[in-house]
Amino acid sequence: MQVNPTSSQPGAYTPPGGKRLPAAERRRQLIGIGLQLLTERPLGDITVEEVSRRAGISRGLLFNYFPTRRDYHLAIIRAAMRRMSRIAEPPDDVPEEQRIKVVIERFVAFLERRRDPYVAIVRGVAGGDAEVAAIYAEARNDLVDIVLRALGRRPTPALELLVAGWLGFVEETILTWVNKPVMPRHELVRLLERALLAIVERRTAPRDLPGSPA
Amino acid sequence: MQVNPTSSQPGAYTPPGGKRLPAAERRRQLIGIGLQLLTERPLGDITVEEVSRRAGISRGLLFNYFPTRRDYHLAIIRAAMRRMSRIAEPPDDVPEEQRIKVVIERFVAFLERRRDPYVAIVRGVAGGDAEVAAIYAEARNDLVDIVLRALGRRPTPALELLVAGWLGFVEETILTWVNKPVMPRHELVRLLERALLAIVERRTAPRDLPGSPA
DNA sequence: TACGCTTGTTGAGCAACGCTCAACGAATGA
DNA sequence: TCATTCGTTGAGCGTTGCTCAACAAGCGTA
Repeated sequence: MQVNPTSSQPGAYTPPGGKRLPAAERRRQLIGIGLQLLTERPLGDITVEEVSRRAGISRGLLFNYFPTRRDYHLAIIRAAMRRMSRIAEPPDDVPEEQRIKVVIERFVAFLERRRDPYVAIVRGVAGGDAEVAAIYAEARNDLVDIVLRALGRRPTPALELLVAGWLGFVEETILTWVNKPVMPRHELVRLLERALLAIVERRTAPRDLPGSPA
Repeated sequence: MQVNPTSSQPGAYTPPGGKRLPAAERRRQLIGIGLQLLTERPLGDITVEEVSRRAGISRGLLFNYFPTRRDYHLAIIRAAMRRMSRIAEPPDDVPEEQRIKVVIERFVAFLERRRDPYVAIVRGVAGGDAEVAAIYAEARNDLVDIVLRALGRRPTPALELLVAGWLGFVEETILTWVNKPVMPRHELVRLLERALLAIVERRTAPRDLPGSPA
């Protein structure tokens, strides 16, 4: 027999409103809490204790949904990356010649708003960890595809390499710029666009065939 | 010099009869072990237990040299970054017009050889960590200076932003290329050099962007 | 109401880790 | 020989990731 759960410890329990959730929902809740906490601190400082406290559950229950803390972190990263790709993708009704600019603008906006969690992921965990690196690589490939589609260029290995590199350029530039905005925003976007065009200039890559529909 | 072989090369197991070392030397030894371990795994997986075991000392002693584990990690990062800047800097006798190429070649070589530890540092330390970010920023500024000197350009805020961004481009490109070498090495170097010149071009006018808005 | 099955949930407890601290002992000088 | 310095030890504490046996809420069936 256990003691009355409502009066055992002061402040340890959150309202019992969230009792016994369906598995999928509990999972989503936990990932959501992780994403939110990620805006405040690096993944490494997100403890099982705090997450479970915020969710109003026991520490043990978290391990029912994620075998290890690492798995929980991976799930958070996946969610964050998926969110990023979704944001970067421009709507269908954007005219051909403006798509790339829209993609850049969205990416800048995303990094401006979610700078800390993004850095916490890309720079914070991505290294030395094979699985995280894989997740990051997948997200980057998505972005490369989005950019190439926006450019109306057919993907080739060399071109993909260049665009991936350009993404690194964009990331570094924006993060540096956020800390020290040496130029207005629209000019930064223009700079990034110019750099992309200069980098993927056709003379540096094999000519591709015309006629790829958008 | 010393009774102890003093691991002039990391990787050498210090004999269990580890003797009373001078403070500075012990410090260097511990950082050396950290650098060596960093080639095998991310910093987060380097435990005090293992480092002290390899050094042949007690766990407690490590905290005599580094107040916390984090401080120890920071010392490792600083050492690694210093090493990188030192490597990238070209010798004085390189002719003006080849300096930038040499810098790139050295950087490529460095990332090829030390890919894992580099990634483990730049991408792999506790993210969102202000001090780590500061160390990284400092190293990046060093590299920007080296590149600008090699280019013979005077530093301006905008130019520094561009070169910093180009470093991101280089990093991303090389790391992608290492995983999937879609072109020979010299071509990669050429590509990186071209990208740099295109990016810092004194007038980066968009050549023929259709309907590019101002 | 009673019974049983499924499954979300608990909480005590273990192991590993970072970290502290009082004390030890090798080197050194007087 | 004694005292001082300082590199070093090792027991031990608090926290944290993680396990596991048991509990209880929902639900069908009778």
